[in-house]
Amino acid sequence: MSGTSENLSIQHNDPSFPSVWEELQWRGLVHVSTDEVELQRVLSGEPITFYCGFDPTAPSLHLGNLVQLLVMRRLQLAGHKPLGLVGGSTGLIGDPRPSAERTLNTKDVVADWVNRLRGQVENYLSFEGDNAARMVNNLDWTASLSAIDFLRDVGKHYRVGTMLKKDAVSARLNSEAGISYTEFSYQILQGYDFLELYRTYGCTLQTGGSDQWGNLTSGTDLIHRVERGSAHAIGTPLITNSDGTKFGKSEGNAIWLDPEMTSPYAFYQFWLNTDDGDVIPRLKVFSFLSREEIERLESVVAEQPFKREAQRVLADEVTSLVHGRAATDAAIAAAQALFGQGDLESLDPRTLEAALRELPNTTTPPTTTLAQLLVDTGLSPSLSAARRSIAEGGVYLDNVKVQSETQTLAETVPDAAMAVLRRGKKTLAGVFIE
RNA sequence: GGCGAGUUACCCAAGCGGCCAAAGGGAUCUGACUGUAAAUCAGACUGCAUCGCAUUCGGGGGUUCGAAUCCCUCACUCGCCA
Repeated sequence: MSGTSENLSIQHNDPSFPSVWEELQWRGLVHVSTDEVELQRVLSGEPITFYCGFDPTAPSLHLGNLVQLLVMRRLQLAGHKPLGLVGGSTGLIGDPRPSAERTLNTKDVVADWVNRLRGQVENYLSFEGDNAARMVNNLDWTASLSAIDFLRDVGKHYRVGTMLKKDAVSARLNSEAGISYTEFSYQILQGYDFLELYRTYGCTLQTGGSDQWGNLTSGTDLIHRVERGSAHAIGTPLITNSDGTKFGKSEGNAIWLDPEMTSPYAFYQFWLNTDDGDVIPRLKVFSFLSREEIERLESVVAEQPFKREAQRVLADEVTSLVHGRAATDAAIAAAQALFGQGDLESLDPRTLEAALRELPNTTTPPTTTLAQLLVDTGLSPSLSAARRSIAEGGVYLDNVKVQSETQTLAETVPDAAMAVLRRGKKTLAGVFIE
């Protein structure tokens, strides 16, 4: 499992900010919100109960969810009481994506994913003390709700005109994809969650991504209408890369928090490769470093970008936050061994083997061709792609350029027990020869 | 329910009987340059393979020597009318 719990005790907000609200602002974590003045007042006062939901759309949370988890943790560190919600029911419906209708997953799959997500969320919050976090599942209060009750008690408070104006809905109505009644109804379900938590726990704040804004206000409006109560919402910005590409992807794959889906080594590398222009905003969002420390790193990026100090700190901070100190040290050691200045032969075999274990790796007989090896290690998606890469001169075995797609391991490294396979400058895999 | 438009490779989008494995852009990958950056330039980008072969343009069926392109049908989407 993750080693996150070891981090909880050392995390703290930056005391130089008058309140957590100012700190969230400075870190760029507030994109939209309900009444700012009121929110600032509420967050500076007595502890409030707040919630953030996670829908089971995959077996693991990803970096976008990590933003939410860290917002929750910062609010908790300021004394407020978190409710971690997993979407056992909303996950069965699916919120409208801008592009196209979701494919519904089976109830078994959703239930399994809900359990996995709950375990992950629990790693980032403290369940001890006066403001201990609590976990809830919206299936608990929707499973028994009949369609008739739902329409009478909840649906009656919603105007279709308002629902149609929500960005998520109107975007879909204006697209070729259209929208199903199922996804159209999603905002009502999420609004009802907030109402339920307001009634049961006195929850008065929901946080979430700004793409969820329509769903967040669905809840605050409902609470106001039904209970004549005051509730708030904070929408975090969508994290974007300065070059316009999508944040949180590596080679087209999402970066997951589950170490089985994205290895700590790959996770560390992802952060290490952050653009200069993005690294400071990332530190603000994803690390607990103080403003003073981040501003120091900012000047280092400006004056000595080649040192990549901010990237190293960022990679270290986030990897240890998610995977723990030991896994982070192993990832760093592997990177040093493989990207270090010394040649591979100077590494002692134990260090090399440990490094290769951190990479995608395979065990194979010496007669395997190098093209096949690219496929077996996952470095290339097909034999054709592997051949192409070799023809392009982009494949190396133990740092020696591979000349022919048909050469075998035995022909290339006759006496080796293991080898480093590389595609391009920094995509690596380990090969163990049996 | 009626009429019209549409469904092309990861995304957007051309093609409208052979020269189409399918223009162009984006994303992605490789190389040069670098700091395991960015920007820029060059190349690649369905699969298997020695010219070549196989499968692809929503699904199915047909016409034709030959179809992404024509016809029929089914599904889905959008728009207008009811």
